[in-house]
Amino acid sequence: MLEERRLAVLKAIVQDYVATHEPVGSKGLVDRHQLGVSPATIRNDMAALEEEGYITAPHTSAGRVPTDRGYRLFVDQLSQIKPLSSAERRGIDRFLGDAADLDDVMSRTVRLLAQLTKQVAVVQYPSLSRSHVRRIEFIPVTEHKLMIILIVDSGRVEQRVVDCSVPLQEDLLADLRARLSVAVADQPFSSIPSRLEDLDAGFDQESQPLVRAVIASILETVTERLDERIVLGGTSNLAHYNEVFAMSIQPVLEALEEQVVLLKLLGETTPHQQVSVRIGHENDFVGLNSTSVVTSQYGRENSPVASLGVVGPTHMDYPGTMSAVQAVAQYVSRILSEN
Amino acid sequence: MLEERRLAVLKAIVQDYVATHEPVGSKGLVDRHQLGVSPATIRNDMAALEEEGYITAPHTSAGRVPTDRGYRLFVDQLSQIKPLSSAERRGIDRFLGDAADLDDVMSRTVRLLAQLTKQVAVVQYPSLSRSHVRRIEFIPVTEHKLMIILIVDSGRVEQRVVDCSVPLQEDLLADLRARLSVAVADQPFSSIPSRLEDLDAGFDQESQPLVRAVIASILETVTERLDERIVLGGTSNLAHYNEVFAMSIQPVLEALEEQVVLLKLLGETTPHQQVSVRIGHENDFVGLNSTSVVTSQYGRENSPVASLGVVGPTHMDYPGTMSAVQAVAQYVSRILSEN
DNA sequence: CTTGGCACTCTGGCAGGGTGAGTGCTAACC
DNA sequence: GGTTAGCACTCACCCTGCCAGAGTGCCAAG
Repeated sequence: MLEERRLAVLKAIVQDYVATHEPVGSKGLVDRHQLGVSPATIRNDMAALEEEGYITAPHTSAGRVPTDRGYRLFVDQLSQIKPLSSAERRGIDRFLGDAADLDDVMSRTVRLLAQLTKQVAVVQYPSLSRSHVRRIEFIPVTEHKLMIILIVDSGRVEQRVVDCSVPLQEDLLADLRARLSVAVADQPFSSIPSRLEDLDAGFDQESQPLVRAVIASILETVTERLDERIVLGGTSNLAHYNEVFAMSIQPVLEALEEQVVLLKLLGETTPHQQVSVRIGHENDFVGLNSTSVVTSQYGRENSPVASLGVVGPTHMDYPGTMSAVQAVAQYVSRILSEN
Repeated sequence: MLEERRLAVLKAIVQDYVATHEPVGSKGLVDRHQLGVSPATIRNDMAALEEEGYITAPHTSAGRVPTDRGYRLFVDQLSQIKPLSSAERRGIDRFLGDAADLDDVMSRTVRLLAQLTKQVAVVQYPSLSRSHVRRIEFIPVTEHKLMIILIVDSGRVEQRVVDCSVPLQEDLLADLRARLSVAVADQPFSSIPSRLEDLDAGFDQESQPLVRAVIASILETVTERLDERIVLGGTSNLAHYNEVFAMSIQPVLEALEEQVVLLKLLGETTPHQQVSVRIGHENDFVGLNSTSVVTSQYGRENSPVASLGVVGPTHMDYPGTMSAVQAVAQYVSRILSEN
């Protein structure tokens, strides 16, 4: 009974603070919520909650504000993802439905997510490391230059030009391509290095330079240049907070410019959860200490290919944001699997 | 004499204001510059300059601030592009020198430009509409799906999957490819529609569906989906101004998110000038009314392929910014022409 | 045309007092 | 024991008045 009401108070505080962005006091709480007790009682509960570190007071005579820990408890136990309205679902459907190719899907997704959540949206392209090679093709560009094209199941197409020291020979290339195809087709990227290991042994001495150059180039593409593409959207939503709230957006913008940081952000999504939330200081990166990151993986069931999510202030509408992220992830998954 | 000193005063005002970001008064001016006259004289000149609309006073008892018109005069007549130091040139060289492919060049360029100018950098990928097709290739994906690959002279590779209603026939495709190659190789994108016009006439009746589907897809790629890619960098530099200056960055961020606006921005670069500057209200887009845009085209002499530039506050260091933009454009041109 | 002098204006910072929201504590109540 | 009312207390905030400083415009003399 006691414990239960305290949680209700915390929940009410989070909700009110998210709605108003102002410290919430005991009187206002009993006015706006049916708590059935007097402000004085609430004050006792609030003191206890503060003691336990769930809320804090900016100064002596102000109301209380949830701490990161308070938000964490709220997200874990006090809220549930609120389902989208059917109108919203239809809207998503219409928005993402007639995307032409992968680029189109990605750019639409990021805009949609930003618009839905009024926050900064981050969408990662299907990760090569979690994709499978579908085909491999060669296109001779000049006498010494060969373009290697990898077609990936997620719809991505990677191309690379390799500069061979020896002239290209058409029949040799055809042979090489055939053997490469057998070796890598429908295999995950991560297994490619081991599969290419002994491939050059099957070719005669004079073919070696060309074969080796091609294999080296593929290996490089597969290992070093696994450039994970990321698209951003809705950064102008940041400015909104800047004005109202006393939070500097510079470190956030800096963080968002760093591919590495973004990748880490998206990469830490815990796979067994539907939607992952990292709140304030739970983010390793200092610049994001006053923001929360809500992410979800997309792709096939049990084998996600990448992540997407949003970055917003810690005082965000968690249920709404989480449901939006989850829904968009599901839609993207479905669209990609249809191709 | 009179006119001459007035211009010197304007120049000094612009320089001081750019350096300090504070309204500049008559006393400070004579202190910091060798003008050889007394503050009172300067005041007369300032009154005249204000009358003519080159400077303005934020309030009765503050110094003067240059207007857009003042900056315009400064840029056009009172300043010259200051050459980069050899150290800077070497730095650029090292930074851009070992870029692997086009994506790499573009992302390095945008970072470099942002770092050099401490402003927001905008770099446009080589525009397809101003590029030439180098090769065209087909890759059958499934029985009905064909991937069309256009290799462009600027290094871009465009791919597109076309879904044909009829099964693909290898020999027909080879024939089609050969004829397409003849028709479009080394031709500018803009001329492609007319060159493809009558191509289908050369095929017999039963080949028509496939041929038409492929041609339609290429036409669509060439006309509608001329998606000009643009990369942004250094947006966190915006936050810097926000704090010091009373200028909201929201509209700027919004503008930067709109591909259309950015393209317009870069597209308006006047070709006969080396570097183009648009100051404050000279920008059509309202959100950018308190920013200046410095752009330059890059590509081969007399046939630019795209533009790059920076967006910053009107009170920027014009000579420095212009020289940086010019230098980077030249380097990018050189690197691209080397491939 | 230039200059020194002077009155004037306006901003920004600082101090002081009043207000209101909100708290913590204590003692009474169920 | 939990709950409540009452009360004193503490700040942040706002408004006010005040002062200093910077800068201007104008005028009369050089």
